[in-house]
Amino acid sequence: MKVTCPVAMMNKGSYNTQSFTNENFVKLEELMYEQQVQRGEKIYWEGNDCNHLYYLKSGAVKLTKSSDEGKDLVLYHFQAGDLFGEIGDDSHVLNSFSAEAMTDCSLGVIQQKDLETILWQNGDLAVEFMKWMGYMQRFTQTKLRDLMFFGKHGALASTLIRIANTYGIEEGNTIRMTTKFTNTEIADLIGATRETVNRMLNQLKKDNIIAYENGTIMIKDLEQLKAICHCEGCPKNICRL
Amino acid sequence: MKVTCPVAMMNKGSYNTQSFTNENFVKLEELMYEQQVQRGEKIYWEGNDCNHLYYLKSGAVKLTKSSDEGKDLVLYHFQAGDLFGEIGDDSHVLNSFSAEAMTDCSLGVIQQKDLETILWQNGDLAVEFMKWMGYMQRFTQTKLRDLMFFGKHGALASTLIRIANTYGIEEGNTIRMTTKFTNTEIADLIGATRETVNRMLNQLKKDNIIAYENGTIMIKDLEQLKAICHCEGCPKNICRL
DNA sequence: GGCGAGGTGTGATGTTTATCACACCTGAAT
DNA sequence: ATTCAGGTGTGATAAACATCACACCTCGCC
Repeated sequence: MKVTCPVAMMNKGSYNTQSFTNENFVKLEELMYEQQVQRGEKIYWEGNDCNHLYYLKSGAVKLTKSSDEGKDLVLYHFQAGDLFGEIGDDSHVLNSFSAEAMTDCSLGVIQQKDLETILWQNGDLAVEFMKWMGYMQRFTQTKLRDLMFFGKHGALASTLIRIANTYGIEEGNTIRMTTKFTNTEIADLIGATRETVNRMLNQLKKDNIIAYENGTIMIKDLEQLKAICHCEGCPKNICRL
Repeated sequence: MKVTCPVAMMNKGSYNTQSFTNENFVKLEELMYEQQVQRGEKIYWEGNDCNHLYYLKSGAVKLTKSSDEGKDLVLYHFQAGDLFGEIGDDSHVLNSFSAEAMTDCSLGVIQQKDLETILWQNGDLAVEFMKWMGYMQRFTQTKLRDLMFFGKHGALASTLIRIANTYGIEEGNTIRMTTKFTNTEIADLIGATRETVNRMLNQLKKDNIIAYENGTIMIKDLEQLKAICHCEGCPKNICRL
């Protein structure tokens, strides 16, 4: 007999799913079926019907929108423990973004119909689920603010802070990222070109606001970064990639 | 004895609340208490605790974010029949935008705690509410796309289409807006300056894509506008202000 | 150890958008 | 009828950002 260790016990540590109590999360988990995707594969495409929710057990996923001329805008990064997907009504609603695996991923897939059934049965879960959706909405809104308000410099500064909140570890006065980012990846996160990002990052280096250490970014002066994007001090669970 | 005519019967025609069946909407309505606000007043402020939902019975409301140096970004317009507000978890979550009355308004206010209770009791409503939130989320995402992807020209074109879908009536080949918009109002909707909007609108006039008739905009060539913003043909309930 | 793909760094140049400055127009209030 | 606030129109200029072009630098792989 196969013993399954509930994911809920393992890695439901992400801020993204903090809305859920363990008890209720297990109920969601019972609806999931397993799916594996390889690095670079799409989990769903913009323009497809949206009727699934995904729980990321391991790996990393980005939500992107591509314009017809090859430009990419990356809206979110998801990590192990995150829940993502779009919710439609019954009228054949289409995804507005694509989800792409950045690494090999292990997913739990929930069908919207099953989700509806369990929300219908379970008031506790419904309330928690609503809070999760509110969380996602606020997240999108703050991202929009960061991208629109203080130019590309502001967008970059806020993105560096978001990276730090998502992938950073504090070491005294500096924050070290645990993941490498190429200039192009950062550019896609802020809707700018690689060259612009490169020049801005080098300027930040000169100003001793950031530093590089074997390829990973370190933030030396968080306050300066916050000043550049007029940081409002959102809680860390919102201010992430 | 006072007879109250349920709002649900009167003006629950907005796309924004189409997720709800009349039966369930009436349940929401029972939670509402009435509030009147005057033109120019704030209904809630960014930075305040968010624990209310608002149903707009009459009037018009905009959701705005203001930067420290007086710039305003307007994210949504709400009309009679729309539901709006932010949902928080229990941890003292703050509004990221402000809601301001553009005209005198009559509101139905729902406390989040009451909402939670009724969602908890009523599975049907919970499922419909979830769909409404999914709708709002997609709406925000498409707005973000429109603002980021095709420059200010694209943002203006898409905003004109959104205005048309929200306030326009078809007259043969042209669409006439039923509301006037100043250049500044449009500028705030797309995160540009009044001057830029003015120049772009005049260019569109020269190109016979739009026209003015005693102060209101008329769209003469919708297809051209769609081309400018690479319109993806989102359904009208999403593509609105 | 050399090759090639993908990443970085940087100048020159062009486009887009904001800023400043000011003229004019319109309509409601005195 | 005059005034004044708020809106429009437009030139000149500057700042922000993209584009193009190319050099160079990795690092895994044959």
